[in-house]
Amino acid sequence: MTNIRVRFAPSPTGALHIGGVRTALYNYLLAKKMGGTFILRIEDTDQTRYVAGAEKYILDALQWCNISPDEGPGIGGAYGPYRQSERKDLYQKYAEKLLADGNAYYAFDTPEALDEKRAAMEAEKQVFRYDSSTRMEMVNSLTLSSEAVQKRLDSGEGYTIRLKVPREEQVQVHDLIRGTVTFQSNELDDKIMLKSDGMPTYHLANIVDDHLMEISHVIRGEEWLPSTAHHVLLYRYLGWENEMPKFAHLPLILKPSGKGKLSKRDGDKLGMPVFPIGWEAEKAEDSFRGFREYGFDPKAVLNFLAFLGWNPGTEQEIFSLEELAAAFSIDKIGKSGARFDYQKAQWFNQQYIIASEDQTLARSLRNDFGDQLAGVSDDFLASFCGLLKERVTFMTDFMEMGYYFFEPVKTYEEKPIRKKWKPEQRHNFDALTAALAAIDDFTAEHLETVIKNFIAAKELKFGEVFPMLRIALTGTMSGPDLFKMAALIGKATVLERLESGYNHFDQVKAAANS
RNA sequence: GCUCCUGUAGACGAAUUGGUUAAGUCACUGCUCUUUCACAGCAGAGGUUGCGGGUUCGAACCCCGUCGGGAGUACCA
Repeated sequence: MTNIRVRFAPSPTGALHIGGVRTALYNYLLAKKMGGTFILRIEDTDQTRYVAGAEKYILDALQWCNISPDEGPGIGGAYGPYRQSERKDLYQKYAEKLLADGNAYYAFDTPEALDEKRAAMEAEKQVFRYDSSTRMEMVNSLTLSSEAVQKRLDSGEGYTIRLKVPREEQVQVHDLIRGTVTFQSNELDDKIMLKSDGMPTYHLANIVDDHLMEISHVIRGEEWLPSTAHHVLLYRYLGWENEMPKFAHLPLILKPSGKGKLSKRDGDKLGMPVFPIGWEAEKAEDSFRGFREYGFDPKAVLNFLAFLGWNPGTEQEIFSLEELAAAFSIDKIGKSGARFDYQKAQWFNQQYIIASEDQTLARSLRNDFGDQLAGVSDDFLASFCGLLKERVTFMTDFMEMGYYFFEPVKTYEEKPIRKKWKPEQRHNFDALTAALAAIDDFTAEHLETVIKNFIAAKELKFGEVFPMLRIALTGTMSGPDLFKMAALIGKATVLERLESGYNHFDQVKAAANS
């Protein structure tokens, strides 16, 4: 195979959707696997939809995911510029070639006239399409005399250039995922190549750039499959059919319900991220959080995304980026749309946290919660992470679930207190506290022997002692190993919390009985 | 409406390309780990492979029909 060059070509019309990230990932993986080049191209041909900051967002998002492009705007490369708006003049030339060869024509119909036409047809339950069957009824260089056309052109009147799609032809698209797809040319409309503002449409710009940038594989979303027939025609008319890139149209990522493709609204509605990183809009209600802000590890997100529509055919599920690149192949990509399974995403993240080194997690926490952790030592933080990492889904869970490692207990779960606390046993608990106070070397092992010996000596049951200790120390019934936790918190804090905890328990019981 | 894509447990999906009893994972249930939660391990439940025909000794896989889901149908990408 020759040089592999793939591109991710988003439009800077807003934040990059998670489906776009997957497209970028698959492109990246193919490039890395084959020792090829991954290119970012910004398709900003629609100035009306341009959103400031979107391009930066795309770069930031790819960087967060660690799938940065080899060539692109702000990165460089031998095939630039990589913003289509900066390549505007280029497209003009190819549009003129289409015109000269009779494969395109000038069209003077205004958007308003077209809208009217469409509305009129719709009223009769028909659909208007600007194609080989209707173009002779429209205002264009096919129906106007050449003098009239020249006059309109000279007058500065707006015009578009449309592709003249042939009649009665079959157009075949070879797709690496779906095989050969055949379209009848009569079903294809005369797509606009050059808009009245002089900018190309996606179709023209895309083909020209893919060719000029020597793209070998076009990996993009399934929504492009229907227009690929036009693209094949364009390659043919521009004389590039023999060097046409290979196509692979990815299945869509569907809503959790399976009805329709995943959208921004699903994220708002279901309380889950559908974008890689957050977006700061002018209006607060237009801002949103991404996977990053939800506490996801980008490696877990990538792993999750990779499996949405692809699988290696083995039973391995946890893959590093390098392993993904090594295992990746286009023919293992599925054909049907994959639903966005947020629970699975969470599972992946949990697996990544569990597999992380305690020190790594500690560093990450200090990075995100430095203020709250000001007086906490690295060793303490690492031990804390080791204790909690198996019970956590997100990085943010550490602080929520384990806040009591750093500050006093805020709230106590009342149910177990009401059920299990016996004020008449208080003297035993106080005696246990005294026994703990006598421990010099306050390790988990010593704590365990002292407490267990105490329980045995007093002929108590584990079930009536442990839960009370746990609640007094942490306020909650769920948490890490009691002894390790207590050892980490330290003797002074433990003694203090037992005392205030028991006092609180007595109050709860007194209130319940009154 | 028209064009194209697609259909295997609730979800992701495997099945050496027509060959035993249709993998595995997430989610769910139970057990174990003799303090909780979680992790882990074990076990369980969940399927006429959308449906109906056909070809064949044999069909998830091939053929015909049918139904469902999705995408496209812009001077948006």
